[in-house]
Amino acid sequence: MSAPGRPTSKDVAQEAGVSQSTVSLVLGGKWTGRVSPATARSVRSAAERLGYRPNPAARNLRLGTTRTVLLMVPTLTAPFFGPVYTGAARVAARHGFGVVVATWPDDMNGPVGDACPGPPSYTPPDGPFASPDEAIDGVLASSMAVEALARFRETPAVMLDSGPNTPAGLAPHAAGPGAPGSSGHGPGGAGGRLVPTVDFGVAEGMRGIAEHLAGLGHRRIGHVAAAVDQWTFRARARALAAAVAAVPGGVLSRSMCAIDATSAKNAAGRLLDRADRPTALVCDDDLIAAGAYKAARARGLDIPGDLSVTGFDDVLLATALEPELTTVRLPAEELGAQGMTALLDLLSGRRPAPRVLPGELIIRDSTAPPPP
Amino acid sequence: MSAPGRPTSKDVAQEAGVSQSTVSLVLGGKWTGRVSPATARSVRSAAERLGYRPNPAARNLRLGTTRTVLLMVPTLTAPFFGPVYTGAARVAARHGFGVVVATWPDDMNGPVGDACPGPPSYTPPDGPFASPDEAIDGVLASSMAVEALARFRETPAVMLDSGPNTPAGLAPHAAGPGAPGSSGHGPGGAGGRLVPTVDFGVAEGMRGIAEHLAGLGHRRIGHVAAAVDQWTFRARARALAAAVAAVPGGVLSRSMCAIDATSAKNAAGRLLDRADRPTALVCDDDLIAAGAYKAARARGLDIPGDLSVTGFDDVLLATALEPELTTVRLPAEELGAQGMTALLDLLSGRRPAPRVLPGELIIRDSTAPPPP
DNA sequence: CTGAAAGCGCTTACAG
DNA sequence: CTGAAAGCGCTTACAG
Repeated sequence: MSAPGRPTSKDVAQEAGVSQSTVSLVLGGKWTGRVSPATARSVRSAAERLGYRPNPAARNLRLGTTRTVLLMVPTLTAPFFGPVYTGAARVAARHGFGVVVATWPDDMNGPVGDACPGPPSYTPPDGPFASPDEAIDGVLASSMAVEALARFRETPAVMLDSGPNTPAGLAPHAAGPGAPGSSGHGPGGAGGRLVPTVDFGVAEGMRGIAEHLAGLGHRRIGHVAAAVDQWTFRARARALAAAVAAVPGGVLSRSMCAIDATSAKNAAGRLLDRADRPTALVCDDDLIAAGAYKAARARGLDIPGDLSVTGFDDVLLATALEPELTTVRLPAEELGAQGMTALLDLLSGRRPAPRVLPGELIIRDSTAPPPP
Repeated sequence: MSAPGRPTSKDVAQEAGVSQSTVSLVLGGKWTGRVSPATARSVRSAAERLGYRPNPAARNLRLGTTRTVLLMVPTLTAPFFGPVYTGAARVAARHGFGVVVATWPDDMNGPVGDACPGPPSYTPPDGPFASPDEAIDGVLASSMAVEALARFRETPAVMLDSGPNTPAGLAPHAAGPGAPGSSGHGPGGAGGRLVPTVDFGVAEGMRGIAEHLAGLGHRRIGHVAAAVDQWTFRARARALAAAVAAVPGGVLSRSMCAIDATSAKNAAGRLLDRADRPTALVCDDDLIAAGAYKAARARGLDIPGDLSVTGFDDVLLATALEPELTTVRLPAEELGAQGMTALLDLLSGRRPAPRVLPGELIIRDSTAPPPP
């Protein structure tokens, strides 16, 4: 038996009869031409025998890097973010990076700067700086405003599904009305620095839905819109309005709701109770579409015979509904993957170009020509 | 201007005209009685002025702790795991811990021990040990077998939704049939060490459903079961079988499926096409119940008039369906919170008792007396 | 081809 | 009440 704790590179060196430097070189994979193959072999076997794993804290300190990226999402409860994480983690792992996820603004306001409240079962040995949030090399921020990056002034960041960034130094909302059109383009500024973006082609997707409906013969369109302050929903509303305006005789009505079935049912109901009832309901989200289904059924309206309904996102729910939902598939996992790729590029000094991932119109059974 | 990089405690010390030790004491909150209030104040203001944030890698190295916990889940795509994370992260944050999530067995087989494949956009400076997986103080493993902990021999761990652990040294599946009944009880062993558990009262939940159905008058029950090798599904099947057997005249048929609407629709269809068609379908999962709805509708069967259907979990989908689904609510966020609490206890040397969180029967509109 | 040494930024005895 | 020093476990010039 040697030391009690977990073995260090020093232990491996001793076991192999070499110096710590040699161990580091060999295990770090930069030994070719500098260490003899025989020595390398013996180092490896010593490491294996001891079950050696390098201490990441020590490496991080030495290297000034943590090989960890923070993924910020508004919530993990929405089915959309699981795949985003999965895509990001997949490419991160390929490059030896880990992904930490945090929800914002929720738990980012956690322990930083506060005394630890309540009766702690484990008392932190440190006071105001307990948050581990800072131990990261980069951040991926999904579906939020640039403000979210305020606390990461120095940290390389990529914005996902957050729209084209506003000009340097401007608050993003202030620039809202005048912002460049529909599709997410161009790196912009968060407090003056450039932040690469990866977005969905939300506008094209919404236009696809509008054209599909118009092609079927619909003219009176109702928009059941999510009352959520995110770029993607603003873009959806804008694109739908533009697309309906382009249809001769096209008329758009709108009703807002929260993203849950009950709220959506009520909002859709308001539209359906109008004298000039729409023949098609375009919903901002698949779950909202489920609410629209309920509103329709409550009024004895058949889908798609009396009323066409569309969703957005194509989550599992879309095919669980009956009839199955016509919707736009958003490649969420791809968003995470491309975002991570962009961030890794940024980390190695490149300037990733902004990317837009097209959505795909998925026509199922919830859309048909309007009743005569 | 002083040094270029981010300020260190040494910089703060210099700025405040004190030593590094004093800075550490003050900022670490352990100065009372050891540093004069005036000095403490000046240290704090110097830190603020410089925008000082301690380097977590250095602290981790010094302390031998990372204040980071790994949450392992089978997938982030299922709607169940978002809340688990949220609950765990909430209590972690209160104690200055962060939560990293990893899916297993998927991305845990990542870069460890492999050369980095493909054309890396960022070449890791280190070879075989690139994985950050080890930089953790503890692990929370949800919905998986004890084997998942094999690579964390020394790391404190808590198993969530994974059932009562098997006796020390035994593979968990080997012990399956003879394992102690239905509800998740008792710390067990993973390769000889004790692992605390937090589970749902799945058996009680399933029994609640069976009794609800029996009370309505149902005798022929069909089980649309998830073909997924997880404790929770084995427990659901076992509990339902026992509960139906306890009903005079109770008869149980079963059909297996994957957890998706199409597979579930087919499995439910097989049950509905039998000569002795069940009058109620008990589904292992809300999404499976959605598939059962489709099978029923395809056969012109009204829910709940001709057929009662129940789900399990109570995810968003349950109220998006029509009729709204009778199901069992599982407190997923609470599972994460309690699991993290147990892990924190473990980390501070306590032995958390095993916990079982009761499910709640939610009666909605998908269940009614069987047709005459 | 190999080793001795410095140093990343902290925290914590220890001495005064 | 305050400071000088050691050391956590790595990696990387630098010397041989």
